[in-house]
Amino acid sequence: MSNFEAFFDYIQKISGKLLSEDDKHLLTAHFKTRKLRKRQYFLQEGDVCKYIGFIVKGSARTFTVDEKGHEHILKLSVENWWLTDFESFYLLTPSRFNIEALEELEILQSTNAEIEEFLKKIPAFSAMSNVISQNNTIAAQKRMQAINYSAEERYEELVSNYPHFLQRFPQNMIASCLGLSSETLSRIKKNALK
Amino acid sequence: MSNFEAFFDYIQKISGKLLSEDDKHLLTAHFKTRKLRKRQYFLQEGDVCKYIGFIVKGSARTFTVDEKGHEHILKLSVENWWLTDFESFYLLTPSRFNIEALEELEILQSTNAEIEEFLKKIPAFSAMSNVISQNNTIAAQKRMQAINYSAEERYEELVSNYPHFLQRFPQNMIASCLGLSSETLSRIKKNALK
DNA sequence: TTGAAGTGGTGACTTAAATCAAGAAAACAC
DNA sequence: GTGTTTTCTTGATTTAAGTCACCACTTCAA
Repeated sequence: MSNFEAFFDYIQKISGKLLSEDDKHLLTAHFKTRKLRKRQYFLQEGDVCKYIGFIVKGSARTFTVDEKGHEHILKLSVENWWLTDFESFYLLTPSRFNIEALEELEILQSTNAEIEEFLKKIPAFSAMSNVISQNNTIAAQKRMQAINYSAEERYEELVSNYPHFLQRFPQNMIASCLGLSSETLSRIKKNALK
Repeated sequence: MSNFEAFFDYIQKISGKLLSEDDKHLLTAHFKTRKLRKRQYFLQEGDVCKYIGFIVKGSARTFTVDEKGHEHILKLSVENWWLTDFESFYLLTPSRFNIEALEELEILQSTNAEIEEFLKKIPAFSAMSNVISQNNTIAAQKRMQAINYSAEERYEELVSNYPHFLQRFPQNMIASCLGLSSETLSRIKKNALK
């Protein structure tokens, strides 16, 4: 149950609204705990992403594989983040992404239809969804700006926004996530020490 | 009034819901028509973006100016798009962007507080907002993928998504929007002709 | 109608970052 | 504890794209 406590706290904090006991029961009834071992896939390219997961414990990476067989990480996800391919999840189209557990992963998962229900029935859930959408829109704007950033600037931004990622994830994944080769990132870190 | 007809059509089409006569009156009462001449600013860097505009006619660019004085276009906007700096508009913080009319521009504009009211009172408006949020989230995901795209790939993507932009906007703006120098874009187009 | 500003094209050169290759160091498995 | 992946670093080379310089063509304003 402590899984759900953290989840409820998250919803209330983000939305600025309280969950009633009924709300909590509804959520508890529909969100299923799921555990994935390290390296296990939450989603494989070509499948429809039927679930959205709230990360209780652990981390995951979302990545694509290009024609040359190179992997590109789009996103690293940790506790209290939502895990899904939104495009596939919303539109029910086959996903172009893979989502893989990087550590022992524990999530609370639910389906699109259930989420629709929560949005209708739970004011705090719907308010949370709106806040997340707002943040997403703002983040999307910021990312447009980042087109012209140099490798150093992209790295500095990550350091200031997600400093704990540096300890948690190997450098080659950080590099991939920033769209850099791991050699370049290694050199950037060396220069930054001066 | 025909301005509003197009606006109502847009809301109904995107949301999949109909607007009642009351809904329409509420919108008509609060959205103000505003015209900007070519080169006029809708928003200047440092100001809070108090308004959101729905473009009825014309186009605009959202851009920043870096330390070296170079302009970077983040977005080109045309008819039936929303015009605002979402970060500044939602959070009431000073904007880092400029928004300038590229052609004679006609918009329907409203404030944050009014939008909140529409979201509460007009189901079609709220449904529209949700659909736009969904699309935004999907677009944000796609943009993450684009980190590793080459100049050619970025250009090809624009050609397939927004072919009419090529006629409508000068090449140097398209280039800036793609994060390329105009020389590079010129060379890409030359190669593409083969 | 004639500058002036804006736009687009091309060549020469520079630069940032990728790629290739090889070792060192750390983490993990048995 | 020893071997085996995995991760990180460093150097040499290549490549994509930026920068600089210049010219041609159009549009537009006075």
